[in-house]
Amino acid sequence: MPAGLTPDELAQVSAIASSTRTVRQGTRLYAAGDPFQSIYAIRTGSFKTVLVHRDGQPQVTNFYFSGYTLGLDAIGDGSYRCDAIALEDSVVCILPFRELNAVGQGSGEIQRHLMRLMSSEMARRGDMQVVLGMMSAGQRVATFLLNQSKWMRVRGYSNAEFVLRMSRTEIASHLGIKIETVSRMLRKFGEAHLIEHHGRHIRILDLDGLARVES
Amino acid sequence: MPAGLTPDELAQVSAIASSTRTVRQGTRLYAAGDPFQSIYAIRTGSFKTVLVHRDGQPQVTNFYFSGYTLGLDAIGDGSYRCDAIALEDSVVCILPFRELNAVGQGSGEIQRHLMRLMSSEMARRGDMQVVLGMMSAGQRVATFLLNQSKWMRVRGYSNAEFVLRMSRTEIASHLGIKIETVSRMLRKFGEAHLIEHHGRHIRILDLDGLARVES
DNA sequence: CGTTTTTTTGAGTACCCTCAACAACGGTGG
DNA sequence: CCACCGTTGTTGAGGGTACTCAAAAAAACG
Repeated sequence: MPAGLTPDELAQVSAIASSTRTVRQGTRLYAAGDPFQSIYAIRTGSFKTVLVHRDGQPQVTNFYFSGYTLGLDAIGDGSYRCDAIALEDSVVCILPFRELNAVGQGSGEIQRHLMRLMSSEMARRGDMQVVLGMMSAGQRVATFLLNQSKWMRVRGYSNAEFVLRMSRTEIASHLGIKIETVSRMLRKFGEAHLIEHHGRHIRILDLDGLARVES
Repeated sequence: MPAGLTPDELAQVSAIASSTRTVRQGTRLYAAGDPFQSIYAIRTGSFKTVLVHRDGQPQVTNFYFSGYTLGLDAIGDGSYRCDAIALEDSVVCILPFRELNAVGQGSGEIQRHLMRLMSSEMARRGDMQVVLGMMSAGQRVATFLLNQSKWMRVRGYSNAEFVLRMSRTEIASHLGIKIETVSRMLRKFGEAHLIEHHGRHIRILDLDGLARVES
């Protein structure tokens, strides 16, 4: 919860964010249908959110890294809409929504910050619609790599070399393609000298080239 | 802006929602990049939101009918992220965000309602991710028809017979498939006696059958 | 009624999926 | 330390779904 808050407001938020929770790799922070009580700010680690379709097949709707906030889409329903599962051992701040609202009552800035969070989450999903709606498999994988690269840079790491936190299966599900296709596209990018990869280890050789991928 | 507000709060919201705007078919309520000032509640009519990809191809991200609220995803950026275009002659209530926030300051309920709106919009986009990520063309079209049917019922019309407000091109773009495929799927559903269709006029014969469409 | 746009239909093709087998990795226990 | 095994990831061959291209039919418009 950074950005634009007065020290006083920050203190108020910190006060209710006092409790944290550790989530081991592969375990759930919350499950679809659980009653909504808190939103969670990721302090360390990363998560995926999974929506289970009626036929039982799960779809990875998003990935979240430290700094991001989970559970915002539950406000409307009163219950979480998807499972949130840790990709690695992670720690989250628990922000009880009731208390957050009480504090926000006195401070327009806190409320506005919450809305900004929700709004940018909406925007992210809108962008994902474009990826899933009009991009080829190659473009989807390229976009995914570029996003990863950007996130790494934002978090202070190299944007050219990093280790993916998620499996091929999770990547494929998120991009709406099959795991074999992810594999093939990575190989193709390797042959085109756009990247080098070794399992989950990725080195980007040509950022611009990736952005120009056609199919 | 219905639901759960006290008469006093409702009066406050109504006060700032005094001005309306008429948007003719095919014209824009707002454009991507416009500075964010207001959100808009649809009083009558319907809209599509369009996100233009870097290569110039537009993607229809969503359809909105009366009762829905437009522009919520602009709060984060400070500018609208997509074009909102009227599918028919429409009227919207203008809700200046600054004033809405000022009023909301005194009323937690108004703030919470705004958040519920944003949250359910997020949820809708999440559902769309599932449609685009793991459904066949047939399932996408079936899902689209069922959604239309549901919206019609909510608005008090027949859920079995209605006229689509959008073109095949817009449907196809929204579903991430090609216009010819939409056409073919509708014909297929007709041959299977799930629907009857005549241009934009749709009659659903077998709701359960549509829900069971596999490919 | 002619013109333009939208929708439908058909034939051929490309991309991605399916199925299957193999290789690489990581943990466990002998 | 290495053999063993389950999991995860890679590679290949073949097939199916949806796309592309093209043209006709239908609808919308002035």
